[in-house]
Amino acid sequence: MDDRLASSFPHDLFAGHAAEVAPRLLGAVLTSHVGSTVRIRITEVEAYGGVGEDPGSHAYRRMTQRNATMFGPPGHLYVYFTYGMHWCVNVVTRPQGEAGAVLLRAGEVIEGLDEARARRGQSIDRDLARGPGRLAQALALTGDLDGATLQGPVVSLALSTPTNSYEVSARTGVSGEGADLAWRFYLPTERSVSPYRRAKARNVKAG
DNA sequence: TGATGGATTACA
DNA sequence: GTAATCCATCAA
Repeated sequence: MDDRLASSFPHDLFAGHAAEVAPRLLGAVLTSHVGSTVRIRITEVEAYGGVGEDPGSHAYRRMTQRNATMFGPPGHLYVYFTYGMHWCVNVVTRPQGEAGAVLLRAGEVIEGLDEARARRGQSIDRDLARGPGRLAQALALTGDLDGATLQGPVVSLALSTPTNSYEVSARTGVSGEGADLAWRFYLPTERSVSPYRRAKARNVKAG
């Protein structure tokens, strides 16, 4: 389908540098109709940049099969598999040809609580979508949805009124160069925000 | 072709 | 603290 048909959807709301778009996603509501409906309010995100810009990003070196959707268009999902067991969900923010995405790290379940509990197994409600792997599991989002639009019948993302009351920190899980970029954004009063863990120190070349 | 380690989570 | 458990990416 022609992109101009899709232009009636506000994909452009998600366009821009990942570090600019990321805080605008705080408070946004993400809905998944995969199976039963589950809805979350996003409370924590991280920005990831493009080629040569952000050593912590999958796109740092070049476009590959895995990271291709990070290269645009914006307003779509980038979903990848990690640690042999977890899916992580991102919002693509850059125009076609450049790379950038915002990792959805945590949210508060506001609809479909029973379904989310069932998917997550035994878990206190605060932890249902607390952490990127848990968030993906609560919403039943997997690699099938890599590249899917965020304005579609299956998954949709609705922005809320922007807030200034967010906090910023270094990114969780990012080691080496790029670890000092303060590209993690979160709502400080929310219990669903994941605990910050410093990344495991990377091997330093012996001198 | 083989080695490496990861944008994590759960459990001891 | 550490096991679990795939697989994309990279060096050779």
